[in-house]
Amino acid sequence: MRIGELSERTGTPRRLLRYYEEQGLIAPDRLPNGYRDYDERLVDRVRQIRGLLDSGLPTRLIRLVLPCLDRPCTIHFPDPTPEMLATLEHELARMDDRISCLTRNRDAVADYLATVRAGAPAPVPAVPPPGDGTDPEAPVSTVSGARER
Amino acid sequence: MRIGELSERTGTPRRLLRYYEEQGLIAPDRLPNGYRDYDERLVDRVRQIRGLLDSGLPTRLIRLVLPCLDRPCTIHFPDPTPEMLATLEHELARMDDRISCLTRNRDAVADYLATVRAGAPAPVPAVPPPGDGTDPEAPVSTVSGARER
DNA sequence: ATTGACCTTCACATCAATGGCAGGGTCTGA
DNA sequence: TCAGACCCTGCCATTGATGTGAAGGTCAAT
Repeated sequence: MRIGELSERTGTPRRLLRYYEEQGLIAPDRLPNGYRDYDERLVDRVRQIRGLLDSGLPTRLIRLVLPCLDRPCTIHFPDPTPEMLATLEHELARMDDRISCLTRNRDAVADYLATVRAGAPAPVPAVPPPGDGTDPEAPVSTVSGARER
Repeated sequence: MRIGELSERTGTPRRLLRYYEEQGLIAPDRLPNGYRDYDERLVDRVRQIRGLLDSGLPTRLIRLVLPCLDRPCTIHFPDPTPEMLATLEHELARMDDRISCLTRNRDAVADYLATVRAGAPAPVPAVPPPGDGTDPEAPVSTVSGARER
């Protein structure tokens, strides 16, 4: 298929499809006239790329990770250098961090929504203690995440 | 504590601590001399912010979500407008998308690493079929994710 | 042969998250 | 009082992911 169809089927601007190609994430064939010719399975591939981008992975890492994701034949690219394996290992850990960070916060938001929907909608104290508007006690947050990128 | 200490304890450049403040994610007090004065619990808060940023949430959404995350008193900000609740609901769904996308891909990478480490490290065909270097059969990817931001 | 819908490349603009620096105040200790 | 370490407020640069438009080629249908 050509770029227009892929764009529609994935909801991705053509511009970005070309950009992903430029970044080495996809490599469409070319028709005799120079038009890009996208294989059917690139539909999923593009969705995958966008999901990962949306989850905070830069194209650089996606490029690294993609070769591991072609499911049926996992042995896909030939000689993973030790450095590459180490990097993958490392990125795997970071993905775990991301997942747990997101999960914790997702749960917190879900709890919040549940509470609001269920109970009386925010029992505002009828008579606020006069004087200061300061919040006396300190709620403690418990979520964290790593960095480095 | 002042900005330098917070910076060291969270591994965050001072520049960014000021940026997060500018974005409405944190609101430190000011000492009489104008120096920023950070509360102890902002340490966790900053780590949380960075985790979320690293997971792909823009500051705009973090700002939206943060008020729901102060655990002990979940009823924290008074009148969640219906629009705000709807937005939260929506973002909750997107967080779920992100989580499942990340999880699928994490698993795939983990599988890959396991396979490589376990079996013979990539049985490269001794005599590659002469002529083309083209990969005949097509592996199919199965992961996807949504978009919109 | 011309129109319109598609495609090409190239280039510049934008936005969010960051890095960096300049010019200047504050405080502590020698 | 001077140095050094810290803080302040701008402001401009960069990077990655995108938007957008110009100038032009291809192709199917009229």
